Amino acid sequence: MNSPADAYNPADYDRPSVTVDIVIFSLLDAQLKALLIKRKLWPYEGYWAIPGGFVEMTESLEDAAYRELKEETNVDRADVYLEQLRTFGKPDRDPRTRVITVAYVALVGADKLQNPRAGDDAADVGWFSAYKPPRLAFDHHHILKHAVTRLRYKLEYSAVGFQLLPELFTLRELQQAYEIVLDETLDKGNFRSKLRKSKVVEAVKLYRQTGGRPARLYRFKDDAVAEVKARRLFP
Amino acid sequence: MNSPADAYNPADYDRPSVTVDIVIFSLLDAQLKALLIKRKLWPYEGYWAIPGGFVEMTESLEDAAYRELKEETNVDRADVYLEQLRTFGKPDRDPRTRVITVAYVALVGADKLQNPRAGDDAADVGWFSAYKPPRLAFDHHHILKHAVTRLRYKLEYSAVGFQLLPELFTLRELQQAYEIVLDETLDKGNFRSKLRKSKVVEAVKLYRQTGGRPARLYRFKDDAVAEVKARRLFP
DNA sequence: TAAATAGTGTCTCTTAGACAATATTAT
DNA sequence: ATAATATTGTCTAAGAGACACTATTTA
Repeated sequence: MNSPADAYNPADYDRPSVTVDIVIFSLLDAQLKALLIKRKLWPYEGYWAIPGGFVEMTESLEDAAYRELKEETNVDRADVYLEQLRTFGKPDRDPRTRVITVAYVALVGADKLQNPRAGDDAADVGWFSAYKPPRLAFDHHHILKHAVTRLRYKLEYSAVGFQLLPELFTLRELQQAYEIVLDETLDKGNFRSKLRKSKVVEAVKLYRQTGGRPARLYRFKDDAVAEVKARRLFP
Repeated sequence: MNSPADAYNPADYDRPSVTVDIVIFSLLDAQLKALLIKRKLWPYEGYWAIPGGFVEMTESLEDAAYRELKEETNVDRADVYLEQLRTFGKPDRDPRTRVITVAYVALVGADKLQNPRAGDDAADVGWFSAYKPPRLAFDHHHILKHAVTRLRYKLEYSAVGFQLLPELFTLRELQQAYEIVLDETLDKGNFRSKLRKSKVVEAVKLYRQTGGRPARLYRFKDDAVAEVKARRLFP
């Protein structure tokens, strides 16, 4: 009867707690990875979990998500794509008390991260394969699956995939990013011709050295965002 | 200083209240309508609002939505399509205290409603055009707009539109339902040929009398739901 | 018969997808 | 030259959309 559970009495509260959880995606080592943190306290002590925290009374849900994002990755709002995923609120998802969590998805370019390989040595925070994550706390496995599905969906229907790349990129790098997230190979010629028609990227006068012919660098056209929203990029 | 606002002290609470709001759509009088209720209390007294209520500590968000839906329309879970829309939580959206609301969209066939024209005479509950609603309380105008957008989107990409029709329907009625929601006219021939290919409906051996040649009645094929999910029906 | 509605077929133009050909660099 | 990568082009089959035609009922 001395379990840590005794410290929590659900009856003390007649209102649920509200948290935000942020599934933070990035492309690292040619893989789609999500940032996870290792829990130090009961419940699910020692389990990996999606980063998140309580919503403060005076901040919006979005602000709370950006705040947590900044705390975990030190990345600013301007350098990240953030969108609400959905809200999870089964009564027993947290053994302490009723916790309703508003889940968000964030896309961060690897170039924005200061320690892109922190997960390899740090014990309590790290990047893990989004497809084969470790055992996760609470219903976080479920949330992560939802997030991956949404990301794939978004990538097919909008130009949001650019958020996973640095500001300048080659078309090959862009195609590889799409292939990693969609988990399928794409035809080089068709990928490029569609991209040309969609007019969401523009070439800059720079090239990247490769093993063969240097590759032209491209930039995402900001003014094309709205236009592309309703159009399928890669059906 | 005797305003009703004095009855509420936000400082008393360190946790937000959580509600569910349900945007209930139906096709009535050849229009897309949403069920609204008239508020009797401050704030927004006398304004129309999207029905909703507090989430109880032991019920899931979905259960809360179904409960409210039943209370407002007396329609059972089995007779309705319900899906989470998104969560709205700006700190000042409710002047009483911090209220975070999880919004849902519900589609109800007109044949499932017991008083499909209640709005015409009842003073505190009624069906209103989803496109030109009256002035709404809180941020409900915003929520309703989101709901309409989602409905259109869903209709294009899935077979969910059938939920707005009775069990048996003619292809013309189905086309009209789509035209009402999408707010555009569709070609009869193309509509029907796509529908034939998609195999989401099946003919029954019944006909409906019309002004001319009787129209064959169709039924939605339940086993086609999952299959259609990822496929665009009317691109 | 005409009017009204149901139901099917045909044609064209666009585009997705498979595949091939050419271009430019390093070694 | 050869290898490696970048970049563009061609062909075909499928599909979207415009439009016309036939079918079956009532008045």
